[in-house]
Amino acid sequence: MTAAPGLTKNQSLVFDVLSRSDAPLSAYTILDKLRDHGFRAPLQVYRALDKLLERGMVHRLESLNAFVACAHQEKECCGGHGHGTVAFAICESCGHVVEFHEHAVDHRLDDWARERKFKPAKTTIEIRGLCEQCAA
Amino acid sequence: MTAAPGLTKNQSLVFDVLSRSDAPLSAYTILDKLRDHGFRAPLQVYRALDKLLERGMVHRLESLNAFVACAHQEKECCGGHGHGTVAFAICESCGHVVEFHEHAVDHRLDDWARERKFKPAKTTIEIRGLCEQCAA
DNA sequence: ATGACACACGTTATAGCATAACGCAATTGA
DNA sequence: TCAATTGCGTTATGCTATAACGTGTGTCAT
Ligand SMILES: [Zn+2]
Ligand SMILES: [Zn+2]
Ligand SMILES: [Zn+2]
Ligand SMILES: [Zn+2]
Repeated sequence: MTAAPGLTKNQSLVFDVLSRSDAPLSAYTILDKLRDHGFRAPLQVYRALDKLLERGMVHRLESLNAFVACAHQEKECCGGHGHGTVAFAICESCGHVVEFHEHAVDHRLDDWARERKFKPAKTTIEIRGLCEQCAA
Repeated sequence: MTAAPGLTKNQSLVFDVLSRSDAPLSAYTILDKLRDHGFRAPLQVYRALDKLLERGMVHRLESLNAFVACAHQEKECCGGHGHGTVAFAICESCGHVVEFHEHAVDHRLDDWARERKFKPAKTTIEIRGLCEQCAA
């Protein structure tokens, strides 16, 4: 029970499932895992996910249509959950995901945007490939 | 009629629709635009898209579940359609998409992967926000 | 030619991901 | 107390993508 502050019951349940998983989960997989806890419909999951995403406690992997718990501790370099752009390395064999920051990347993309007067709202960076274990 | 070499009829039709569009299109939108040309089922679109993606003539925007024609001319800096990682700036207001390379970003991500012995297969970089026009 | 193979195509059905719209209950804050 | 907000549960629907089947066509070695 990783009780978290300010979360409703459903939000806690969803966050818990994601925290325990060592691979990204789709909303429907989460739903299945929570049927015993009274979950019956996708919206219960999506509503919880929306709030968790708002708080930065969960990230969405766009290339997978799946979700992961944020891997950061509360007090990470860039301000913990208030972090800026985050990137993911996703193993297509074992499903393992590594979340990381690359300031140089962020800054370069920021520069690109500033030069073109583009106002970034959210940036997605996802590398799919094989992790060290699976690259054999 | 942007006739392209080595493409089947369906592939040409799909590529043409994407080339003419100034915003990304979903597979189902493409389907609707091609009903007059005999398209009846999603698979006709997806099969054509698969081949176009293989050739690098079309890109998939993961955060939008949509597709765009490659913006490069045949002989771009990184080798035209054989290009490496490409990035996109997507305006959430007008839908316009700019495709670009940032070598510094590519290299930094490559370094990250090499340090961790992660073997990248495909990298997604998408910046969502507001273009200069829409940022008003 | 004939057969074997690869590949595109068309169709139907199904699977997987996400939201609209309704109404109710609990909470908060004038 | 009243109104506003937020979360919740349910049903229905919409959007995205693929499975599985069969057909036709071209290539190429036999
Ligand atoms: Zn994070
Ligand atoms: Zn792996
Ligand atoms: Zn391109
Ligand atoms: Zn715009």
